[in-house]
Amino acid sequence: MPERRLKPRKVPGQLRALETRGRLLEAAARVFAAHGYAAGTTNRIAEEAGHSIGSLYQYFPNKDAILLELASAHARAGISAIEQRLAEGLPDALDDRIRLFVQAALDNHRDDPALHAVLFEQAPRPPEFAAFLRDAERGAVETAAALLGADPTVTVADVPMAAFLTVTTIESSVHRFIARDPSEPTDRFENELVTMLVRYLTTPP
Amino acid sequence: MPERRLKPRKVPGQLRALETRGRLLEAAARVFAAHGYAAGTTNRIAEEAGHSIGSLYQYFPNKDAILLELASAHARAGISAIEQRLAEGLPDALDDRIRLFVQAALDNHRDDPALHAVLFEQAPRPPEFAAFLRDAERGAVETAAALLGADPTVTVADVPMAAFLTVTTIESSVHRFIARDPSEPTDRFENELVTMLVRYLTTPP
DNA sequence: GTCTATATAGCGATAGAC
DNA sequence: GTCTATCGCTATATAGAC
Repeated sequence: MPERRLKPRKVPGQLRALETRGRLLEAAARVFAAHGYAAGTTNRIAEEAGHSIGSLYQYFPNKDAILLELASAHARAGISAIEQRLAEGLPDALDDRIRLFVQAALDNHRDDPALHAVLFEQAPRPPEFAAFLRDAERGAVETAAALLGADPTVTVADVPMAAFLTVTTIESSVHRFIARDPSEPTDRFENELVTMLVRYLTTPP
Repeated sequence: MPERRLKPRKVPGQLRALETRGRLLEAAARVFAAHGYAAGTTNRIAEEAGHSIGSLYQYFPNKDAILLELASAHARAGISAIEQRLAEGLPDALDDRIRLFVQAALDNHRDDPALHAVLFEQAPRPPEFAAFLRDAERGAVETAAALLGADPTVTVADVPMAAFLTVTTIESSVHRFIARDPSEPTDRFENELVTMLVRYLTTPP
């Protein structure tokens, strides 16, 4: 394993530098998606970006830093997409709410499944990124628990566990469905998943 | 990437050889679980097994072959555990059936979560192993579809999709729950998961 | 700021003695 | 059947010219 530094050796302050950095990140996304983590070498990334390996190491201290930046950007995009929908106003009915979250998850995954697979399955997970994901999930589960607890149509006995199950079932079943065949239409899947969760949450005991 | 051969250069026919091979596999399981796939080097595996690197390559053509053997052994153990339970007789009530499958999944994952994570998430997936997993899942979904279709208490509209969702939800939510904290008791989780699936499958439309 | 050229190192895998 | 020693390769990362 390579030596790790935590900070880029230079913080880019100029326009051209930012563009170079951006091109390197975009190239890294393509290369990781196409070749996987191990075969996505820094030389390939630099070449794909039309830059030299030396320039790459001007902007990123090591290979994992590139991966970390891609992964957290992706996670943040998903989170902010949901926050934006929430800010636009939450539907009143539970099934509409559930469908909204399911669609958000589908959107987030449909984007670039190959890259997603590399980022969240294949690649080594540096501790800081693992912590970031854990916190993000904890936040989602807490939000879900609050929503479920306040909803009079929700009949489930164990609300915290139901919140956990709801959040992780959406995330992981969407993940699996997309991973299996990204080109398959999602509407049947979406309907069944929403039905499952709504029945679970609202069936009288 | 290393050159790949598909057959071990020697099929072990003697007791000592089988023991050596077994020790190497056990060591590989420990090393992969502790260090991950990339850092779980063949040298480390050999060292952990108390053998030399040369002996390792007497029994396995390359590193991926070791991983493949561990993974398929694990998958087969899970499958045969379920088949055994089925052979002992399937409960009549749907909720008992669901609980049986959920418990089987929990047992299969509780075993060695760290190794499981490496095998099924981190490691590169050789095509033959990917095909094996796909077939195993397809079989499980078909079995589930047959069971659901024949059950008069099942009310769900889209049986094939419901079968897919049932199988993958059990598999992936159990996987996630265990991965998060292997030491946490599973009974609350088990109850909620069973409740979710039973309500989904049996609620009148 | 970007390049070329290269060092450093660790990997998988092999050869051949015992 | 097991070992030691080592090859050949490719990776990350660095140095220094421009």
